[in-house]
Amino acid sequence: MSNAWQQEVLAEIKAGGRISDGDIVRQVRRAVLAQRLPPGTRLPEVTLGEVFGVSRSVVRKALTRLASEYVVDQRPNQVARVRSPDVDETRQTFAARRLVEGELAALTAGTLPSTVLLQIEDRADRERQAFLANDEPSRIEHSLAIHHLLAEHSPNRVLGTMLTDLILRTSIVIALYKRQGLGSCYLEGDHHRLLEHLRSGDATASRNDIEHHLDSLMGLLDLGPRDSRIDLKSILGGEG
Amino acid sequence: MSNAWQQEVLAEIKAGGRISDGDIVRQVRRAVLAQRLPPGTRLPEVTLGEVFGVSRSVVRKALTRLASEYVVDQRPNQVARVRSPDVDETRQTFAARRLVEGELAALTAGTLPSTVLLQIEDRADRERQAFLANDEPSRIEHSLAIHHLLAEHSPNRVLGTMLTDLILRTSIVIALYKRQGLGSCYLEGDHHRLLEHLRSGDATASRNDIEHHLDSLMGLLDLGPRDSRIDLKSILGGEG
DNA sequence: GCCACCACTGGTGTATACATATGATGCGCC
DNA sequence: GGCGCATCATATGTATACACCAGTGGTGGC
Repeated sequence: MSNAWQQEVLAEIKAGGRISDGDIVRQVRRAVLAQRLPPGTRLPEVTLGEVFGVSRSVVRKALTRLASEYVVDQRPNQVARVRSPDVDETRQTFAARRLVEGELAALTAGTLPSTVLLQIEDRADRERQAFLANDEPSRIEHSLAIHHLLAEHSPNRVLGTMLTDLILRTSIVIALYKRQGLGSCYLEGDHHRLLEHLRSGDATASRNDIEHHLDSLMGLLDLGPRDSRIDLKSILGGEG
Repeated sequence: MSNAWQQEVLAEIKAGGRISDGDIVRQVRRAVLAQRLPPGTRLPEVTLGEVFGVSRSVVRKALTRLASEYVVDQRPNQVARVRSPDVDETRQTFAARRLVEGELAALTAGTLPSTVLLQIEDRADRERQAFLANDEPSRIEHSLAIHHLLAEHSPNRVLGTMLTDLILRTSIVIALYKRQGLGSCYLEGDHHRLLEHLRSGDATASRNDIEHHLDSLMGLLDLGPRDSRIDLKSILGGEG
């Protein structure tokens, strides 16, 4: 685990009160998404406990939950590690999200209240601005927010929750397999186009927008057959 | 918790060796599916620990995992209870499974090795026999096995795992909302028809088979607007 | 010089003790 | 007689101690 991350976490902790397992789950999720905790990173229970100022009991519960959402790999008698999905799983995760989010977009089209539509529009605008300003972290934040809004406000809560999980998993593999040298995964116009179809209630077009969006996104990844290179790097490079 | 169940569990425990959290998860899942643990049943950590002969540590991990697969309701400072999905969630769960299992059937059609096809055929035959013999428990067992085979042998492991979860959740609500007086939820011919389409590699027909099968299944449930009756009964009737 | 073995270190698995929250009960006051 | 409050029983939240397991490095025999 990186010391920079430890310090950042500590800063946030001092501000608030007591830490619960949910807090740890959120923090680790965020750190993994931002690649502050790269795949393969060891997450010993005692160390995490010291970082967050709690005992192993709380950490264990957090790790169990993280394992159940496929962020962390937990094996008997072994240190928990940040998971490193392989190329196959990456493709399958995208296929799953394509199916679920496409259906959700179709179901949701024409049902969103104007307040939510405005939120999406705002996020899409800000995403473009962040892209133009080369501010990739906030660009990602706004992009994720759009998809989360879709998940949260869909009429089917079961599928919505599944999409929330899949957004997390795809975000992790995007960070993992993004083509090196590619500054951003921004797809100009995709989100604004989806927004208009959601607004007008065109279910088929909304589904197509999502499917095309995700296909393009996966196309930006480096999923060549030489995946072993990445895997090795992530395993061997755990400590720097 | 019923004493009959405790005794049954104890019997199985004496046979084997030590109990892990995974064992508890499996046992509770099975008991919930078989309605030996009806919705709303309290599951105190110490009691479970005594039943399984382990301490609260192990039970807590098991409960956390059961909560993450929506079998159990775990709230802060409150006793864990067997979850009782309402009518809305039931419909949404069926819709989700319809989507996922339909896609999986289409993806899997024509790809299954003959050994798996024979397993499915065997299960379908035995399911019919069990139905004719009025042996509902083993009929359910064989029916579930067919869908689990589809989930396990699908080319997309991510969707496969999602289907496994959804099979569990739909089974729970089927047990919950089955029309009273209805002996069985057997749908004559559905599984044999699906098998033939999987074998011949007809993706579209396989998807239709699944969707039709699940629609029929949901049609056998009692999801009328007077759901409050059921909900009240399950909450108030926890102890008999 | 090489291989097998053993002790050691770091870490998880499990049980348990103590702190705390919640719901029920019963008493007293209004 | 009914309402409110103190009190207690029950169960969870958290920390910690001890046992066990896995990987590692060194050492001795061959």
